[in-house]
Amino acid sequence: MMNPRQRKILQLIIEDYISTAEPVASRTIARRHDLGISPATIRNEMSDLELLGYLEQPHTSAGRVPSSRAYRYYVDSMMEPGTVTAADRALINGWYKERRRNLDEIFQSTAKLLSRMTQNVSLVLADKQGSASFLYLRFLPLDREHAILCIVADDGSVDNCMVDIPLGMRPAELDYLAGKVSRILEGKPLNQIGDDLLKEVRECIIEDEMLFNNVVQALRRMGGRSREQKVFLGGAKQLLNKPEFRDVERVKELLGLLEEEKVVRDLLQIDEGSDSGLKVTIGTENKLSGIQDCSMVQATYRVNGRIVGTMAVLGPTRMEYGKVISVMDYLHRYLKTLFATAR
Amino acid sequence: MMNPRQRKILQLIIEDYISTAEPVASRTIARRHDLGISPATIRNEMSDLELLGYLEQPHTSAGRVPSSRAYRYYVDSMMEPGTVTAADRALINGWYKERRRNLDEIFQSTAKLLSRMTQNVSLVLADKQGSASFLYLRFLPLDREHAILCIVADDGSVDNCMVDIPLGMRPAELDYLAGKVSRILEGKPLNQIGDDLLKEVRECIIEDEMLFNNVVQALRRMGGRSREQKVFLGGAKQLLNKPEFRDVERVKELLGLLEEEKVVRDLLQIDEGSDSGLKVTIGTENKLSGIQDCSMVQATYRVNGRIVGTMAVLGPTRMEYGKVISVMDYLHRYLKTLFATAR
DNA sequence: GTTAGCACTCATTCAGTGTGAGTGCTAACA
DNA sequence: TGTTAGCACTCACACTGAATGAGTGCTAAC
Repeated sequence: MMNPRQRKILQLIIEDYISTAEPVASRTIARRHDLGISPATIRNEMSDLELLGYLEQPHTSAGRVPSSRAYRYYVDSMMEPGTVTAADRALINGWYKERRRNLDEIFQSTAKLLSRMTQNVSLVLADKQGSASFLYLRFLPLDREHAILCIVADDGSVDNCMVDIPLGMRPAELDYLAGKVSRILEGKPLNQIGDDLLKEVRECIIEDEMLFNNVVQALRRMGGRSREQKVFLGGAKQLLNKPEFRDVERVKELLGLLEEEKVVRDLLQIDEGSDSGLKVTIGTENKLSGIQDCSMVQATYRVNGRIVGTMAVLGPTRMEYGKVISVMDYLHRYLKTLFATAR
Repeated sequence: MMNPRQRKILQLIIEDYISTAEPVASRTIARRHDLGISPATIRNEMSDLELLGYLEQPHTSAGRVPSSRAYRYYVDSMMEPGTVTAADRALINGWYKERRRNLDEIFQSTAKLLSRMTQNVSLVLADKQGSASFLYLRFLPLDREHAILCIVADDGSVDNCMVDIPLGMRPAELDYLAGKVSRILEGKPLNQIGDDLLKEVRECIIEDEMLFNNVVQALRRMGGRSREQKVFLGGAKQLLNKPEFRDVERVKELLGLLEEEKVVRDLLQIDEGSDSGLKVTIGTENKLSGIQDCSMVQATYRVNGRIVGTMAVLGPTRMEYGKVISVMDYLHRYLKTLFATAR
């Protein structure tokens, strides 16, 4: 359906448009690239490409703009993979040296890194859905009235919170308590600690109602958190550099969407079945109507098959797919090993 | 220097401008408020007010706009305190129920809350400058190769990080080690753990170089972190709703500034000597040139006299000072008690 | 199949003009 | 002496129409 020359022209148009954000005219193509044919011929081909649904015209006397379909074709069968620059690789390699503290911080700074490297908005979803199981809890004494309750999960995540302890209760007693409670809950998935188990726990801490409530609260929180999907947004200001967002209203609309955690969660919803590669969603392929002029490149982390989170770069359809995809691919693999060694 | 009528007129102009963002004309004042004098008279007064430096004219045929000086006068001696609505109080009271997990999260969600309530950008600086001292550390075993290193400070803050442990080292041995190290470091301010102390620590862990490095790294991090001032930004999109930021360039400039942590740290730098009240900085009073058309209301938290952090609301000079100040005052006091009971 | 030439479309720019919202000044008035 | 009506003046803003130029589509010739 598309002859090689049309393919070539389409490619040039897409690449031109990606770099300039201006509708591409036949003459521009003829001038910029030596195809050995005249603008008129290119016009004819462009006309055909428009009929095929690959190009669109904002108005009669403008150049032409690639359609979502064109980008899809470009990404699937025209684009060269693109390599990650040495500078970017160095940036990634150095980035996590100082930031391996905990998962949240890793995700947060990944968002920052991604948006910096791709010059686009990035979204990172920390999805701990059903991931971790209770390992044990412990009290770290602080002073006569307070201790820090540490709940340790089998994936290495820890939840701390301060709890009031019965005045003068001794460390040894706290340890004893912690042991008893731990034995009850050990191995239980954090998000499945229900009333029945808590009832058992209550029987251990029967002596002190308040302490029990504190512990329950912390458990709930951690269980809840483990179901919770935390969203990190990076580089919102990158939006403002894109000519397609010169209009404040448009920025407001999109930013409004992205500040709604629920929306972002839906947007990044991982379909369980997908393989672990990158997923590219282009323009009108997006279900969310507010971003149908945007594209998204998404990668999902798995640790031992369990989903840990997903990260995405969101930008105008006129995105540097080659660059974004290669960066994400590299970063994705990098993080995979990071997670693998950390755990 | 200002007669009562001028005062009244100035007040009306300021309040009008705050709510409309349009330069205020003499006729508007005459029409909207029944002062019993004609626009011409008001014009005369306005002219005087301009000479006194309280009003400015964007151009000849526009109305007038309050100067920084006017807002300063307004805030200091004209404005009524304003009360926090029941809805806002309820919002605050409910807000932290689910969010008392740890300091970072409290700060983060405070930023969100503040910007939501004041419809402005909020900045929260978690300043742990020289606050905490080392209490003890402990290893929480995870599996044969990993443990979680918990460093507990006397203010109840905890740092967790995963460390590799020598294969097969037993929990009891780890506890012994932890005890030895803890005894060396106990009571030392976290940001003053220097090479001399670390050398002592090394002698404890001489057996395992890697473990030592891990511990040192974590200590450094926590020491570093305790000096570090973490910045949380809330509600950046609020900017876009303000007519003074209809221009994308302006938004970009300001957002660029606010994403620079260093700039924000400088901006929020707390002058040690100030009392614990609110600090209002208006327009040109700001030292940072990029925000001289903005005002900032700032409150600093102290726990037992030690600075824990500071929060600020940043908006156009045309800010609803009454509302913002009362909200911040209320929230400030609320958090004070929250911190007091949490600690 | 290719291309030059030309008519046609349409966004954008710019000057010119009118309009209306303001002010400042002056002179009259209470 | 303070107040006000009246009027001239300023200036942003909106509107208009013309010129411009970047494009395309079509046609006829090569």
